[in-house]
Formats: sequence, structure tokens, C-alpha cells
Amino acid sequence: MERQPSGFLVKQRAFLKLYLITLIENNHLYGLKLRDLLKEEFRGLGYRPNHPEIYKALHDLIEQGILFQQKEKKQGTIYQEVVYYQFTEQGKEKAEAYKKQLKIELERCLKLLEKAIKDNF
Amino acid sequence: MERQPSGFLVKQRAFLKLYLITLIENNHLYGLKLRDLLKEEFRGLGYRPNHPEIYKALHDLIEQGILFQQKEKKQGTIYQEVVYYQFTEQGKEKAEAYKKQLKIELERCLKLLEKAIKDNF
DNA sequence: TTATGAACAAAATGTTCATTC
DNA sequence: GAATGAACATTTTGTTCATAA
Repeated sequence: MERQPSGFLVKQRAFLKLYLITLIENNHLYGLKLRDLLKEEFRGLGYRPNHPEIYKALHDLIEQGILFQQKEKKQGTIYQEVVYYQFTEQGKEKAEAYKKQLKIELERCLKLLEKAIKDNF
Repeated sequence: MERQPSGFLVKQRAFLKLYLITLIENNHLYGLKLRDLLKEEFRGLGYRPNHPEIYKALHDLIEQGILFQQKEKKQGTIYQEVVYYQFTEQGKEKAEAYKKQLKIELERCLKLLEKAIKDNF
């Protein structure tokens, strides 16, 4: 038995995956830095993503064959190995498909919220 | 230990409570009819609220002291007792406060989605 | 202390069942 | 079949812990 989603708003996980794709497209970043960036980005809107959510989203993207991990030494004085992310061979393409899908979903959600404001106020 | 919400999007329950308040302000309706109305209302946006969610939202509003139940015979030929909802003494006032709060929340969510579209596309 | 991730716990929500008319 | 609601199951998401450097 497949569980039917009710079609309410987009899930946090999907939302984060979209941002992670974009961030990794444009920057060389690892898990916690991504979290810090997003946290900062959304500070004004009261959204504080936590680190396990970020990691789970990244792992999802790996499972989807979009990203792979690249362990590297963090630049700086102290030795620390961190996990960077890169697009796989077909990753960019798959990422584009995912983004396309999310765009439609976000616009649908936008309409839902706009409708709610219109209908109730 | 209180669990901290991350501050992502509004919960379905809260969203429904807002609509239920508005619908009950303007109509004499019972549970399943409210569900049918909302289902129809959101058909185009792919959101299909299910009946337990509606009932739980209604029960929440009762617990908050906003509504109370009024059992009545459904109009029509066949005898059937259904549960209508009305505002309590202080219900209207409390409902207004709740709506005010939700308006702020919905506008915050709107900004989150708009930002996501702007940042990723 | 920073970083990664698993394990765990709780909340949100969807499905099924019981009951009544 | 329509209506109400509880019970149950799953998913989503938040907290804590383990491990390493």
C-alpha cells in the first residue's frame, strides 16, 4: 500500500535539496558550511534548518545519482577531513529535471498560500 | 523538553483551522460538508484534505475555546443527526486573534517560497 | 572544537476500522 | 450510503549520541 500524499505544501526535505543543488552548483562546500549558509540566508524569515536535515537531504541527492562525495582536507591550518559534494556524470542533467519539477511545485504552493490569504482576509 | 520547530512552512492543521473558522463564520456546516467544500475549493491546486484532518482541526478549535458542537438533525428526508459548529461566547474574539497570527505566518511562508523561486531559478 | 552521520524520539498526517443513523 | 470519530500506521522532522580529527 502506497501512502497518498494529500498534496499540501512542499516538504522541507525537497525544499532543501533544491537549495543544495544550487549552492553546490556555484560553490565548493561541505555539509556544515551548507547548513551555516542556509541558516544565515533564512535568518530573517525565521527558518533555521538543522544539520541532520541537511545531511539527509545530501544523502538523498546521492541516492538519486545527482551528487557524490569527495573527501578532502579542509583548507586552513588545522588538519580536518571534510566531505565535499560534486555532481556525477549525469548529475547536472538529473538536477535540472529535479529543479524543473520543484519549480512547478513551489509555484503551486505559492498559489495555495495566496489563495488562503485572499479567502480568509 | 519542548521540541523546537525549525520554522519551515505552516502546518496543514493550522492552515485548515483558518479555513474552518472562515467557513463557519459564513455558513451553517458540519464536518463532512466542510471537507467536501474544501476538497472542491482546492481541487485545482492538487490539495485533497481528508476527513480525519478536518475533524482533528475542528476538535482543536473546540479545545481552544473557539467553537462548540451543536448536534442537529440534517435537513432532508432521512433522519440523520449531524454535528454543526458554532462560535462560543468568546469564540469570535479568539478566532480573530488566531487569524491575525495566521496571517503573519502565511505571509512569512509566502516570502520563503518567493525567495526560493528567486534564489534557485 | 568542528564535522559527519547514525540512532532515537516526537510530531504531523494518512489509512483503516467501529459505530450510528 | 453518509457521518463522526477513534485507533492505528507511516512519514517527516527534530534531538541526542558516537566517532573522528
